Amino acid sequence: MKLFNSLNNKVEEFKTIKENEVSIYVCGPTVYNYPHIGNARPIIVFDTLIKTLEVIGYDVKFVSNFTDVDDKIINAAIKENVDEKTITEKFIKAYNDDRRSLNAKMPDIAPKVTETMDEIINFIKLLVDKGYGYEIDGDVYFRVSKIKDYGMLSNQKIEDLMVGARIDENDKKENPLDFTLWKKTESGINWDSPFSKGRPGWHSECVVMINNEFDQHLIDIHGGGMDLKFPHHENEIAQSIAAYETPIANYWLHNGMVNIDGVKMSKSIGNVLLVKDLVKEFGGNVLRWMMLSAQYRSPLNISNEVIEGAKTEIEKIRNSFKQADVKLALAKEDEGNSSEELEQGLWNNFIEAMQDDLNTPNGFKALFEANKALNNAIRNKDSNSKDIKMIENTMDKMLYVLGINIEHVKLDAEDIDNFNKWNASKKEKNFEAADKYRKVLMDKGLL
RNA sequence: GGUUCCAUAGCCAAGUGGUAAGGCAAUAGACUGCAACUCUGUGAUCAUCGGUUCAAAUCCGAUUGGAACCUCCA
Repeated sequence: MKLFNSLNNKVEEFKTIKENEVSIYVCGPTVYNYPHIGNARPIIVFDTLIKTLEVIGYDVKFVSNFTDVDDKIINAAIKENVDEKTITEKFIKAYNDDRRSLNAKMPDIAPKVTETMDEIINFIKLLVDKGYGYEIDGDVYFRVSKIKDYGMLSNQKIEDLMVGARIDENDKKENPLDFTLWKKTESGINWDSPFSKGRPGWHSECVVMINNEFDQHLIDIHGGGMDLKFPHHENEIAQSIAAYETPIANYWLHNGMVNIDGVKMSKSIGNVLLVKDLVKEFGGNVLRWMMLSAQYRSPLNISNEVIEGAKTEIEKIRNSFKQADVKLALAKEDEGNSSEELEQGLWNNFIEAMQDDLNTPNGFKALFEANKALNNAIRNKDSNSKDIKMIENTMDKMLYVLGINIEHVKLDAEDIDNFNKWNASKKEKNFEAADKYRKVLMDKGLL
């Protein structure tokens, strides 16, 4: 397996810390709104990565958090005159629903900030004790200048960052780059801490959760959107170096952003597309197919044309499956022998593409290749049902990894009877009867 | 101002030194009782300019155009 590592901007051979085991953490959402399709991309990309790793023999432990403490959540709660939990529970459920509708697996563990508060406070205390955190009037900040390699992930120099840094007049921080570890406040949900009544900054939670859930300070893969690279991931690394002298993960993976008709999705433009709406209109398969049709690191543009293309392509495979299933149901039991060579060839093309930094476009190419082989086997009089079965099974495996769910059709005795009658009527050139049977079969979705 | 990235046929998109994968759309044909499905054929010299090389879409430089991040964000 090869993966592009954002730590050094290179494609590297993937080596796990523990043999055959992969520890992976993906930054989850702040739950204050329905997930938009930008949120869907990491869900789909990392789910596909996890399934690829599993298929090639790794035992994967996958953790993804919910940020359920945040100003946006507090504001939403005030606006709707409810408590924060009402907001977060609603949108955690919405997120999980979306995850399911995108055929993505649930994480093994999905920790929440509210349930990790003791550990977060202890962690901030540790940073203060070590001299990396400092308290001013109840607020706690991280001393960025103490980290020699600050900027290692985003490849930025402290001096350059200083130029772009926004300097707040009222800032009490030693350095404008220092970020908040603990914010003193009594408005909204808050906790007691040795520093003050308040709540934690955003950047600490992921570090703490990784340490908690994996019980180790260095994991294999940390993933998230490209936009999290700076400052969020950079700050995670800074804290982990301060506390444990590790960059948290050996491989940092970032997915590209999603655009709509060439422009960034934003509330002000009013082009935010929600996952649930698109799933309702086109289905999870289409959304997923579309997202995987480009390499995960590229920006992805969504347009009607792209959606239509994805629909057609999925339909093409569904049709082939239908015909293959019908042919199998009508055929005599398991005649002939399937070509193991063909099976291996098809599968290898696919899995090699996937192992090449998740080259899903080439994965689709292999899927189309298999589909063509299937169609030929269906049409070819010399082919046998074992061949058809074998190719179908191989394609099922590919579709599992890609997370595309194409159901097989099952024929009951009546269906088989109708097919036989249809074929017989055609033979007798009784087209009126043939059309009648054909209609029945089409109405049942078998044709 | 700094950092990172991108520019391949109408559209989506692989390919990172040896004469351009795949898909969608289009078009011509085959199959079919008709239809659907399916199969076969047909298209690009890779933004522009210059350089390195026996050889470049692929490396280097410049130009043009675009994106992301540096501020909440997947």
